[in-house]
Amino acid sequence: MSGMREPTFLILTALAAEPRHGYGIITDVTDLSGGRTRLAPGTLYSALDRLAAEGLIEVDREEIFSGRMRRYYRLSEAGAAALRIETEQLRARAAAASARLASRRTGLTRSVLGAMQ
Amino acid sequence: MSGMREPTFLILTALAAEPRHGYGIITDVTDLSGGRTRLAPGTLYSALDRLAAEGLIEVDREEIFSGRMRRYYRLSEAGAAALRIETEQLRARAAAASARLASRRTGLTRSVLGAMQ
DNA sequence: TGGCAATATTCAGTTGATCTATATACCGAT
DNA sequence: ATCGGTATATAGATCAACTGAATATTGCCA
Repeated sequence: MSGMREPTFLILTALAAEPRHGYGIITDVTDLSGGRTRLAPGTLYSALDRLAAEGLIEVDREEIFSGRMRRYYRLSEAGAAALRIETEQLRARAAAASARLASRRTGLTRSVLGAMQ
Repeated sequence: MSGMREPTFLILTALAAEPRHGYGIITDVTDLSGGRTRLAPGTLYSALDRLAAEGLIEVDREEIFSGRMRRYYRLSEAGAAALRIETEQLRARAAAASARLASRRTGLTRSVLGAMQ
């Protein structure tokens, strides 16, 4: 029940605005993450199967483009809902961590200020 | 090399402000996550070993409290740095997903508006 | 002609989380 | 006095997801 992993999250994000095919997702994720995360093909295609089985994504259409098949996936309504929830949780987690890190700094500041009196 | 998982992130967050012992981390993580995530003991103690081995946390001290040992851990400087970086990435990911989800809504809005003309 | 980008598939290996069980000590309530 | 719950740590078996590498095909460009 606990949070999805980064690649999964990025795959859903890549599909959020419009349908894409596998390779398109790979390149989009690279962009999305500012080049930090690149999706290995093994990760992608097994994740696509899994997410489709869970109903978070659906096959949109299949095309033959210059002799190669392209299978487009789209985010389902359930997928969009899951992504929204997960996004909120990321935000909450980031906020919690920031607050704690800040109070850590405050701790330091206090002892410095204390020493200065 | 890719992002840490949620339990790991929450453990580091729990240690960010002040040292805590294992059980204290479990209860703090429950709070931190608004009760959504609860750390199983197996998850915690293996994560503590791993994080200590990676140098992200350190043993702070050991106490005997009413006959039971308590081992306190603290976040190392490296751990704080890792947590800051990871926090920034969570924020970035959340922002990217929000933007995509919004443009999805825009897409819908556009076609509705289009149909209305 | 040779190599690379685009594209999809599969599989073996690794990692980290989960669940379950075990153990001990104290405390409050029967 | 005893039973159950809370506090606390540890270990092992298992599972889910990610990783990396190998395989295959087509078209384009040097």
